[in-house]
Amino acid sequence: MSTPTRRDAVENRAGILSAATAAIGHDPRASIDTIARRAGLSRRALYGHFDDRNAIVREVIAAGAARFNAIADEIDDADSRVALARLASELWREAAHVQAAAALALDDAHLAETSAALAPLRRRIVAIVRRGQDAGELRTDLPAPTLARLLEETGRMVVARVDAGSSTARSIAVCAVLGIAGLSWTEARALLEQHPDLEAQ
Amino acid sequence: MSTPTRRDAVENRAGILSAATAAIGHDPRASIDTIARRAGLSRRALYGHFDDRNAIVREVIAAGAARFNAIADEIDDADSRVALARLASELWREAAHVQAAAALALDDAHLAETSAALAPLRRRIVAIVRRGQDAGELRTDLPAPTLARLLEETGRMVVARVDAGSSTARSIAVCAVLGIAGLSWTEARALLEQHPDLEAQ
DNA sequence: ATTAACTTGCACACTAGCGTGCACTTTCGG
DNA sequence: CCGAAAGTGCACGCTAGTGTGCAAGTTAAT
Repeated sequence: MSTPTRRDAVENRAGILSAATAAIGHDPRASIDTIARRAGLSRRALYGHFDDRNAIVREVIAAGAARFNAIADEIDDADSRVALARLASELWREAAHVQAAAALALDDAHLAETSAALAPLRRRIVAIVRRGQDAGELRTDLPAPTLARLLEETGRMVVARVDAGSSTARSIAVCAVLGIAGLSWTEARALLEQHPDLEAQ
Repeated sequence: MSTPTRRDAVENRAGILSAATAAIGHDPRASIDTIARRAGLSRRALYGHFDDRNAIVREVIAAGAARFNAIADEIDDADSRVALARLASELWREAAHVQAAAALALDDAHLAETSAALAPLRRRIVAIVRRGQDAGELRTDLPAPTLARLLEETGRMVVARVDAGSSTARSIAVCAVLGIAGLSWTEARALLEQHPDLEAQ
């Protein structure tokens, strides 16, 4: 299990993970064979890179979590509404990983693992919500953990169920999050106009 | 296959469908055995009532669709915001069927069938949205079909992912729908106060 | 009480997926 | 060019689930 020396092996390993991310995003129970074919390899070859189907899933989760948590760390807007909007917008850039994580989070078998890996992101959302409620920027009719959960599920829902190819998809995601957070649609639009970077590609 | 004469057979058939609705709501791929045990019968007995696992699923879908479409027919509020809120609130009463339908709608294998069965409900939502946008009651930054879809997915998300046992769950569902529809949280609260029946048990 | 309807338990064949062993071929790196 | 690393294809045993046949038991309706 020492560091692989051959270039093609390294590329193939990455290809498997990329294929797995895509396949799992489409169906959390995607078979080894499906993943292998998508990566242009035989089913048998995957067992040279990973012990197990679970090992692949674990790496997919870890890769996604690393990206998400990095994004969450970058957010530093003073206004919680802008922070939430930026979070949604930035996560959109990682759509493939978000879809995989979202699909896995709905799958009982890997629920524990995904929720552990996404804990930092969740903590961040709760913190933003708390701050926003205290500042009167977000709705206060729901307790912070409930609202945070609802926002997370909303993001998951939009990513999983709205055509990611659509040019307005990102804007829909941001608007949905802001709507759940308590803003009226005109307030949400005004916020987007003040921060054009949120809708930028 | 003539009309069954025995009382227990009729009861058992209903019990199977009820068990299937619950089991499928929890996991759309619930096995025949899981459903049978939940209904207090042996796996073998189910094949006396239904040809097939698909036959069970089809009946679950049909039963849910019948209830949903009946509810959609009853809604006649002039204000589209109230109509949407009432729709969410009424559907909550059929939580078990909604959960099953929501789970099946996420399952590729039965997607076509569920979407066909829910077509009347969907048409109704689109009609309400169109009317609401024309009247300036709902957001106009999204095309009616997109907003209708988003509202439907929001309802699905809340039913599937929020603890249905919670006493405030119904109110959360209604608020989420209104938030996506474009209302601010204070507007949504005001609407709920004017129509206390929307939150009633 | 009798009978037909219903249920049960078991065995069976079938499918899909997983993980492994092994012989063989391809291909990268020195 | 050579050798080791990587990939292929196939067979195998395993699990979990489906749908069927059949003999035997149980129970509702007349």
